[in-house]
Amino acid sequence: MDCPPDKIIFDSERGEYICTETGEVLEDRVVDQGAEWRAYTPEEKITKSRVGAPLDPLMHDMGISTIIDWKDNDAIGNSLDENKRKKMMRLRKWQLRTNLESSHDRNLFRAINEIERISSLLNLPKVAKNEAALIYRKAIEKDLTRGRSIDEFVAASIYLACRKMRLAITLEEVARYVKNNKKDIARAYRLLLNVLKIKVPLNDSRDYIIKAGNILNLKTETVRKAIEIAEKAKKVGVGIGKDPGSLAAGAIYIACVLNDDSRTQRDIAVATGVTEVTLRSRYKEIMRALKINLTPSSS
DNA sequence: AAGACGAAAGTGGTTGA
DNA sequence: TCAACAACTTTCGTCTT
Repeated sequence: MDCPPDKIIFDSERGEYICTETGEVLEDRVVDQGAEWRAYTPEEKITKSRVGAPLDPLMHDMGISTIIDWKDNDAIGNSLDENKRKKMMRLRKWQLRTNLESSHDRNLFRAINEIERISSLLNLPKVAKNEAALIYRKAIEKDLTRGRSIDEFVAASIYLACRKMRLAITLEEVARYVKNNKKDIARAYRLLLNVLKIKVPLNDSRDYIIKAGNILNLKTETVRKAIEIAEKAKKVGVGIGKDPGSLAAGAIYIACVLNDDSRTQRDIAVATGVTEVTLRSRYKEIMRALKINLTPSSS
């Protein structure tokens, strides 16, 4: 029932939070929208309260901007005299220079639009989107983007953010929504890893099992069985250096047959992103390693 | 008729000289 | 930069249910 927080992953296909321990879907994760502080007296309320919107990494200037209006009126609506109007003109110009005319900021501005667009297409949770924006921001600070494609780094940032938070996502899924090819995105991704020194949890077949289990509408029991099989297989060395998705596919297939929760190889292959042939070779391999017999009743 | 099987050739990525 | 290599894919004919 209760899941340790580090075992919870987000399934981008369905927009649900899932526990990787049991495979169950956590439908009501309550998000507390209130203030994190409490005021016991009116004075405290004033001192603790902060003015303005919270910092938002998705805004190119973190959301702290106060924009100077183009209207030549003061706050009450009276028009300004000649001197003041000139002064405002200078201020506006200065603000534009500092905010948008810096190439970094313009770059970031475009990038964040892209991050927004792709994230919503992938159904990413807001935390992942923010993470991607932060990663991109760091990439700009390190000058990684100069002379390279923005989209490439946007895709790489999103992918990295997802990997960092253990969202089961593939590079293909991200690449689908940008014009750059996988190779270029992968290169940018590796660059990000190296330069930003971000450590990423290894791709775990368990995450793929959970994700595929949801796509296939498997019974919780079957998903648990598949995870168990995959873990055992890993312990005896099956699937080392192989695509974790393929191990997931094999484990799921075996679990399905054992639990009488039948799915075709084709369906499982599609859900895990491998082909039937790969699924077959992996599941044979697992059966050999674990000495599982799929048809104990017959023959 | 659908699904499972596996051989053979092809593809894209990694490694090591 | 290139060739060798492993993992995986595509394709397709055959077998099983």
